Order: sequence, then C-alpha cells, then structure tokens
Amino acid sequence: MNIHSSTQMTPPPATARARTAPVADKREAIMTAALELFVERGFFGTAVPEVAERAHVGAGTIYRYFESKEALVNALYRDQKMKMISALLTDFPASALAREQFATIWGRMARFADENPNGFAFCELHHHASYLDAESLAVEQRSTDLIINFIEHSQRRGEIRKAPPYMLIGIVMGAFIGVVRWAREQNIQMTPEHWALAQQCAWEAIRS
Amino acid sequence: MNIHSSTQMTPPPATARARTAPVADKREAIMTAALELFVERGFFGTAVPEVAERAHVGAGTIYRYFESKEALVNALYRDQKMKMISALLTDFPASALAREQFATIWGRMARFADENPNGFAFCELHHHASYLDAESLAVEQRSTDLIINFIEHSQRRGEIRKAPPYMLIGIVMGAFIGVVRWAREQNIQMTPEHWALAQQCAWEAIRS
Amino acid sequence: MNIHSSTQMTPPPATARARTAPVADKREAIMTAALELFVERGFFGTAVPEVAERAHVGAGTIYRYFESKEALVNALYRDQKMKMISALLTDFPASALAREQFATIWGRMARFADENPNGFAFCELHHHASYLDAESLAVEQRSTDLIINFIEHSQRRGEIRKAPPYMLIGIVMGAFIGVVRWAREQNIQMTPEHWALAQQCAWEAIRS
Amino acid sequence: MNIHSSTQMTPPPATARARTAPVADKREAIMTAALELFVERGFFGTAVPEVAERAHVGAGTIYRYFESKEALVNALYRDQKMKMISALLTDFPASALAREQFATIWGRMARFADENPNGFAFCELHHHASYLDAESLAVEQRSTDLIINFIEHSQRRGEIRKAPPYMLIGIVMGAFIGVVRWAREQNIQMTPEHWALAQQCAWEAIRS
DNA sequence: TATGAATGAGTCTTCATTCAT
DNA sequence: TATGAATGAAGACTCATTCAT
Repeated sequence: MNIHSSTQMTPPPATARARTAPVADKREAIMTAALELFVERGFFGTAVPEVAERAHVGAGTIYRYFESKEALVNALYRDQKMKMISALLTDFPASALAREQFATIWGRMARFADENPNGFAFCELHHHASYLDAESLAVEQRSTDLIINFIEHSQRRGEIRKAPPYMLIGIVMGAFIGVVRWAREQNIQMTPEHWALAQQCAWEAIRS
Repeated sequence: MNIHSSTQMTPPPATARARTAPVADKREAIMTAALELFVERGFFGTAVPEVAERAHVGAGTIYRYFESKEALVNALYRDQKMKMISALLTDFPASALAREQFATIWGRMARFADENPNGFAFCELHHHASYLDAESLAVEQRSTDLIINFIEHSQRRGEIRKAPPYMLIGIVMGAFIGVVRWAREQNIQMTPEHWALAQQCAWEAIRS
Repeated sequence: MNIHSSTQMTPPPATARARTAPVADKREAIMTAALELFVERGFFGTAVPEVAERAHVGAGTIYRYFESKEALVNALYRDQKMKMISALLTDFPASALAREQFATIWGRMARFADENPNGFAFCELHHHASYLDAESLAVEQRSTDLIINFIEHSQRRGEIRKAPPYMLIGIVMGAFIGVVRWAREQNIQMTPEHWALAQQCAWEAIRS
Repeated sequence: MNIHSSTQMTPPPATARARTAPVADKREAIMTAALELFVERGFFGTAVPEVAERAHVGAGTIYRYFESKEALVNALYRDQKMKMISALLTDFPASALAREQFATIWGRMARFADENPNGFAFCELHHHASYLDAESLAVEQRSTDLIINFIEHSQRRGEIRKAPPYMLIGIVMGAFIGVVRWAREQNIQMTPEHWALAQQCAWEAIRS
C-alpha cells in the first residue's frame, strides 16, 4: 500500500510523453470501460478481465494504473464527483438571488446528467458504501457541502424555508435523483421542459 | 425447480408445531440475517455462509428453505414490498382530499421506514435490477401503481399539479428516500416533527 | 466399524417379528430402490435421500440397515451375485456333456438377465472397482470360479479348446455381456431364439 | 459457450511456440491426468482438483482449456475414439477375405489396447451415457458403423454367419473387452500368442 | 512497458451422515 | 424403532491478482 493516495498512481513516468498521449490514453480507456461496466453490471458483477477487454488492454495492465479493483472504483467515483463539483462551481453566480442560484445548480446538474449519464448513474444510482474509501467519502462530503452552503446562506436570507439543511439536501437531491431514475426506467429522454418542470417542483419544496 | 413460487418453500410442515415455533424460526432467522447483510454489503458482496453464520444455522440449512441465493433475495424483496403495500392500503381514506391522502401515504411510509429501517433500506436504497425475478418486479409495479393511482386521481380533481405522473412519483419518492438516506448518513433519528416538515416540503413540490 | 461383516447388519432384533414382516420389508424396499437408482444414475449420481424417498422410508432409516452408502452398494452387489450363483448352481447337471452344461449355464444366465434386468445390469454393466470391498470381490471371485471349474473340467475332457481358462471366461462372459448391452442399447427384447443363436456363437468360440 | 466444439478450446495461440511446447503441454498434461483418474475412479468419483494436482497445474487452469468437467470428459472420449477409428482405418485391406479383414481389425484393436491401455479402458470398460454429449455419441456411432459395415458386407459374401449384425458386434466386441478385462484383472501382459488365440476364438463365434 | 497465462482462495451449492424427537 | 431437519465437508467453478516473458 502506498502511503499517499494509493489510488492515484499516476501512470508510469512516461519519459517520452506527449505526442499521441499513449500512456494517459490507457488510463482513460480503462476508466471509461470500467464506468460503463460498473453501471451496467455493478461493481461485484464486473470482472477485471472484462474491463481490460473493453478497454483493449491486457488484464495485467490495469494493475499498472490501479492498485486493485477497489482502487479503480474509488478513482472512478472521485473522478466523477470532482467533475460534478467543477461543473457546479464554475462561474457560480455568488451574489444572485436564491431562486436564481437554485436554478443554476439544478440546471448544471441536469446538464451533467444529460451529458454524462453513466457518470451520474454511477455516482448516484448505486450504493457504494462497502468499498468506498475515506478519501472518496471526503470528496462526496465536499460535493454535499457545496449545496449545504447554498442552503444555509439562503436560509439566513429568508429565501429558503427553515429546516435542517441536511434534510433539505436530501429532499432536493432525492427529487433530482428520483427524476433521473424515472426517466431511465421509463426510457424517456429528458427535455428542457421536463427539467424546468422538475426544477419548479423542487424549488416549491424548499422555498420559504 | 418448484413449479409454484419456488422461493416460498414453506418449511417442512412441522405437524407438531407449537411453543416456540422451532421451525419457522429458522426461516425467519435466515431472512433477518440476510436482510441485514444485504443492506450492509449488498447482494453480491454478501456470501451465503456469512448469512448462515449470522443466522446461527449451517450453510446447508439455508438451502432447505430457499432454492438459491437469488431465491432468498427475491423472497426478501417481495416480503418487504408486500408489507409496505399492506401498510399503505389498510383503511385508506379513499374519499378524503388529496392533501389528506398524501399525508396518510407519507405518514405510513414514514412509520414503515421507522419501524423497519432495514426493510426499507433494502427495498429502496439499493438497486436490484439484475437478480430480481419477474414476480418481484410485478410486486414492485403494484406498489408503484398504488401511488400512480393517487396522483392521477388527484390531478383530475385539480389538487395536484399537471405533470407526468411518473415524474411526480420520482420527485416524491425520491424526496422521501433522500430524507431517509440523510437521516441514516447523519445518524439522526427521525422525529414526528421531522417527518411532518419533510411531508410539507414534498406536498409543496406537487400541489397544484 | 463392526468387526464382522459390517455391511450385513441384520435388521434390529425385531422382538415381535413375523406377522407382516414389517422389518425385513424395509431392508428389501431400500435395496430395491437403490438397485433401480444405481442402474439408472450410477453410484455417485444417486443421493441417499433419493433412495430413501423411492423406498418410502426416512433418510435416517437407511442407516439403521446399512452403515454407509458404500456398505449399501456392497450389500447390493453381493446380494445380486449370490442370486446369480444360486441360479447357476441349483441342480446343475454335473455329469452331462460340456455342450449341455454350457447350454445350461448360458440359459440360466439368460433367464437371470431376463427376469432381473436391473440386477444383471448393476453387476455387469457398471464398473464398481473403486467402492467394492474385499468381501464383495471375494463373492465375485466365487462366481468366476464356478465357470472356471466348468472350463477346466471340460478342457481336461477335451471338449473345450486349450487356452488360459481366464481368457475363455473373458470371452464367454464378455460375449454374454456384449449381447445384453446390444439389446439394451438397441432397445430390443431378447427372444429365446436370440439367446439360442448367441449361445451357439459363444459355444463355437470355445469348443475344441 | 463457444459456438464450435466448445470442448476443443485450443490453448491460447502461443505465437512464440517452439522448444518444449510449453503451452500445449499443459492441455496434454490435464488430459493425461484426467484419463488416468477417470479410469481409476470413474467420472463422478474424480474431483477436478485431483485432476489438477496430478497434472501439476492449478485447479483454475483446467478451466482455461476446458469449459467444464463435462467438456473435459467429452474431449477425452472423442480423442480416444478418433485415435481408435484412425488406427482401424489406415490402409484397411478393403478387398481381402473376411477372415483376413477380421484379423486386421482384431490385431489393430489389440495393438491400440496394448499401447494405450488407459484410453481403451476409458472408452470401453466404463459407462458413459449420462455425460457424453451428442457429438461424442456421434463419434461412438461412427466407430460402431465401421464394424457393422464389415459384418454386413461379409454376411452378404457368406463368410459370416446370419445373425443380427448388432448382436454379432456385441459378441465380438464383448469378447474383446472381456479378454482385456481378464488381462487387467489378472494383471497379465497380453502376448501376441494370447491375442492370436483370442482372435481365433472370436472368429469361430461368428464365421459361417 | 505491456501482456495474459496461471493460480488458488473463495463462491455457491450438494449430500452423506447424525441425532433429537 | 423410525424419522427427517440440520449440518459441514467437499465439489465445481470464478476471478482478482501475479509474474515470466
């Protein structure tokens, strides 16, 4: 076990990097393949050699980039969560009204879920408790804190109803996830109108 | 393979039952142990001998009551879903206003989740696609239909906002599940006040 | 392990025997059921509880009559071999010509195979080496010796060709078994004419 | 499941073969070990890990070469039967007299049984009904047809006695098998003289 | 560096045997 | 005496991981 973030394992030094990024591509290919398979069949239902095959690499190669299957799933989880956080934070309208901020958050999550359905499904539609490590849980916490901040701030301004912030997050995120799950199960493509309607519902749930 | 509902496999008749129900207790113990472990570690993350150990029975004994690990998880799922359906339906105020009906549904689900947290977590917090059989999915559908009926009926009466019923279910159930998950993760005991507050939020989300 | 013939295990003393032979019937039923199943599915392919079920007794009951599954199969083997020996020996025309004695032996084996097809198939069509004990092998030897005696005696009288007696036994018994197997596989009912024809062939093989 | 002859599963290409054939040797070692054990203890009496141990490979390795234990036994059976067919057919004296053809067949089978005693014992001394697949049974049929052809042809020429061909095959093959079994059980090494003698006996059994 | 053949620990499941009733 | 529920050792098979090439 590596002392620091053992699951990061940056690809072997790659003396002559660049050109066609031959090395990073492999890590990327592995993660993409793993993401697809974990969403399709779950963590335990996916065999490492299957990931290797879909990524067009040898089974042993995966272990040059990830210490273990568990390290791989954690790297994947953190990667997706970070992307979501980044999507939420970029140019956040810090001084806007709560209503507008809420619309921004919802819209960005919607865009993320639309553009990266596997990533969203992987992070939110599955239960990961048993194999996520402390670092992954910390990243999860960071993503939660973002919305907590928004809620607490808006509560102080009287724009969101008084209630335990964690409960409100549960309601809002739960509703969002519920909508996505509905669309998946009914095999429906979310339209901007669907998203707007759902957003309105969610806002009504928490507005003061 | 048993012709009828192979996963039921009632324990051997046990003609001379009585006293401490020595036979049914074993089936019960297995189901309880399995429920706990499936919630903790998921279906694939749980080994059958672990279930046996926690239930204080031999590994082989499980197969006297359930044809396979899959039959066990399906029996468990159906059992819990049926209990939830039954809790929802008993003396349902069929002619009340939507607001009151909603409060009834929410309150009964809350009670179910309070009294049977593992059962609820198992049914709603996990994903079950790959190993649930047709019968289990049918039971799931029945439980969904219950709420769909309520929503469509209330929409016709103008008491719930116009929106695809499945989306509203996603929002309401998602919010409910989000609240439960929040309480589990924060290790908070839901109070009647919490439930009432959450219910109010959820109602605002869908009222017309 | 019992010191003497552990596999015999005469039924429990049966203080009040007689009447409807309630005890011996059980041993008989077990052996009949086991014979059928061993022929159908082989020794390893047959589960003890299956034998119990077909014999209409409890699984534990079998162990009151036989020490183990292996003891059961040995008892069965010896039982059938003894029956065959007894069929061969009764009123054997000790002073007849070899040709007639051969016809007698062949005819009695044919009758045995016709009347007790499972018993014959069990003894001759299967390989039993790995689980037969010394006593069973001794009985097998006795049955072989019978025919050896006939062959050696007839050789001395010049009626059967000079050749190692064990080889001739191999040829005659092999031919007999080959005919029975042919009939089973082609699903043909052996007629007296078939038997006579086969007997003639076999006789030609060994006559001097 | 492989589409074509799943039991063939040629070992991974092994592009850089040569020298001591390091790859094919493993498949070979497994088949040899399995052949020995199946002869000693039967198919159901042999555990896969036992085969692995005797072949000096890991238990999992067997499954890289054979889809299942059943696939292994079928591959083995077909392999041996094909070898025997090939031995019988090579340069068969198609226009010779029946007597000479018979001697050829007998002699070649004798040679096969001498050189490959386990292979012969496996194919002929055991019963295989339950786990042989259609392809194996077809190969078995081909091998029977060879001799059937010989018999029918010779019957038409009046050189072999009139009798159901399948019965004659039973007699001849039974006699052959009986001789081999006799030699095995008496632990006798068959000499050319033994074979010639036995052949003479068998011929007398069927000649017209 | 990348590979994939090999491995053996661990999985689900069966079944011979025991023992409380 | 007879039972059959219970058991746990053993079986077939899978798969995360290693290591020789």
